[in-house]
Amino acid sequence: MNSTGPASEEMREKVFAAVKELDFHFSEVGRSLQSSTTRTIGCVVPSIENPVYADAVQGAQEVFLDAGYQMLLVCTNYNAEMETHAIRTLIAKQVDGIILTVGDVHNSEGLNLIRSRQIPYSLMYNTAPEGQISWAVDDHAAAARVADVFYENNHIHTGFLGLNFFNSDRSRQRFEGFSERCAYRQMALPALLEVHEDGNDFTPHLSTFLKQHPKITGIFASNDYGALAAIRSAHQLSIDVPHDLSIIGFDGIKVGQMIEPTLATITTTPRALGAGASQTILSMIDGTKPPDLPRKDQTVSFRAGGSLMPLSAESKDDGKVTAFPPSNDPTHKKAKSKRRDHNEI
Amino acid sequence: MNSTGPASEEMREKVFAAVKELDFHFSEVGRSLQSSTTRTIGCVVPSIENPVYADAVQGAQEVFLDAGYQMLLVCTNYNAEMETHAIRTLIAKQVDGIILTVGDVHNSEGLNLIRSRQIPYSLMYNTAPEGQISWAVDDHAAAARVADVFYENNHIHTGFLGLNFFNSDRSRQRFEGFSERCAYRQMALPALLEVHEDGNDFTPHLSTFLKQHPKITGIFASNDYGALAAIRSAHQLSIDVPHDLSIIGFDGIKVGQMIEPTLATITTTPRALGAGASQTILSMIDGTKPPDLPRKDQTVSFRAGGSLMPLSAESKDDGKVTAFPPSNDPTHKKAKSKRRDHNEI
DNA sequence: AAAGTAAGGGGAAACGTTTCCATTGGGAGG
DNA sequence: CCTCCCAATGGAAACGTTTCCCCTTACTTT
Repeated sequence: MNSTGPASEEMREKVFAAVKELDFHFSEVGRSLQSSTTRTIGCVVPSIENPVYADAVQGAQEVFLDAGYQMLLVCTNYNAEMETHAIRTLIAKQVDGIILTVGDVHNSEGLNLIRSRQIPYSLMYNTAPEGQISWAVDDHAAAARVADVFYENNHIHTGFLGLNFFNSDRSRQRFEGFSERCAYRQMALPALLEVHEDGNDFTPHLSTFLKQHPKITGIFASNDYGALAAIRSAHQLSIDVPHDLSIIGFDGIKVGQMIEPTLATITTTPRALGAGASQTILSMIDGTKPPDLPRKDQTVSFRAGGSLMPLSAESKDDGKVTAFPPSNDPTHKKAKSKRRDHNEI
Repeated sequence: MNSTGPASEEMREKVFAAVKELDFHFSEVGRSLQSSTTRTIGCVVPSIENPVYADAVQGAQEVFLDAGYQMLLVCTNYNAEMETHAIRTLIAKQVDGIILTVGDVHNSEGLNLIRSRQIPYSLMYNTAPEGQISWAVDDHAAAARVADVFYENNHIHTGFLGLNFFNSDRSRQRFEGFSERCAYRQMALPALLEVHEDGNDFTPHLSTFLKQHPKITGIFASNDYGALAAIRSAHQLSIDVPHDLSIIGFDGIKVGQMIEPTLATITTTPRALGAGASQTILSMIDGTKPPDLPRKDQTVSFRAGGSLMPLSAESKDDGKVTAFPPSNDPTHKKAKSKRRDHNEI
């Protein structure tokens, strides 16, 4: 049946007739036992409700499927215990490789198991420690790019909206990269607004924050949902985006281009990261040369959008934020006054 | 090791010492071969880039994981050939059950394979033919509910925005349900606007559509992305949502509540559907009583939002759509006139 | 003291593959 | 006519489990 060794035509026909009659199919389980290979890859991510991971998983899945592998998916819900248990089971099922995003790269029991068993693996979205392979977004560089964009548009007093700042090293890295580049550009250091959930009561936080930091003309949100929430809250506070306040997000979710104003954001390439991580694993399995990791600054790019508006150059020169309209747009002054009114209440 | 049969304490210790020294773990492959059970479930969906499926998959995954099963995920990209191939492979891997959304329930080669092999399965999101189990949204009833909502808010001239109308029986069912209830309510029959992709050039389509049907005050979009696109295009055409045009979506994606205006929509419960389908399969496997399918009208509910605004009753009475503002909101007249201007261009 | 019983332990078989080796029969070459 | 070789075929072993059965030993009962 599998064309191993010689067989007469007559015998071949007899065999295939029987195959047809019995509706016989090879069992992958028996095959796996014999060959100690399962043609199965494990995939561990926090959650596919986050479209960033969903896209990465789908990108990975396509590559694996093309290569004849199937993918066992486990979502850990950001739970370390679940992560360990999932990885243990994947190993017991003898997956040929594992593609994963862990909660803490430096202290992951599951990751240690994988490494001690020498199973091919590739990290995704975790910034790789020495000697480990990871397909990750360069949060630091991307955030620096945002600082550059603000600078180029004459926003020098900025804020950073950090979601899950303490649970996510990614969020922290973005703040760091942003702050450092602001310092380098001799802009004001960004004010930090932490939000612990993406709840509905964000508006008062934003209001307080803007009162405390009245000079702020631009906010960088650590992800697009945060940016959308900021736009909405600003709207509720009668602060016009982008005339009174520019907002830049992070991730590049699809919906960012479907709203008004469109969202200026850092776009990432989750599909490409997932696909790249998969190819790395495939090449580890068959011993071919792995694809090069993308240059760190290639994992992200800035996408302009209506939520960012340039300020006039003079606002940068004197260091004060008086954000005059760059054009003869009559709506601007009005909106501006609203913002001031609001702040003086 | 697995506490089968009697063993002395001494022997037990010796065994577990050896286990520890050798770092021995049972192989699930060997176990599967012996028991002809794999503790693995197959999951076939079109794409997890669609958050509706992503949520359903994650809901399913959690139930399976709790029960000690893992999940092989395949995304078919709406490709029938891929669907068949995926199912074939899943069967060869001897999954214990399959949870799936197929392209065409009445003509799915993969589904036939599953049924002929008597593998436990449950459909998701496909409206089930006679005798088959499916956890699906009742598109028809939900769409009827939208018609009711429009009626209650005195919108009697409506439009239906259908995305992928010809590739998706779900979209067609929504149109049907909506139309029938409109007829029952003695409202005008909805005008149909088909869009084949969610491209960027939707605005001219909407413009033409509204010119052809100037009486329309409410649009029902076959999914939330379509609704968002409609809101955006309306904005570009200086048509104010909701003052000039009310919009209702379908799906209840998270972002619908994060934008301004918030999106009135039909919310569905993808997680619950996924979880329910999983439990059905689990109960088929261990022979327990399966959970009841939800009553059809329980799979969906209407969520109010800022994109829907009631009209005054008189607009219903005379059958003409002159959509006066229900309040003393000064913005309304202005926006209204814009709409008229636009239509007269 | 002999027989029966229970516990502890060892070994075989089967699940479905693949790889490798042995057997058979026929044809070619010496 | 004998030997050798090759094609065709059949069969064994191994992969790692679980289930079942048998053997040994010691202890209890008659």
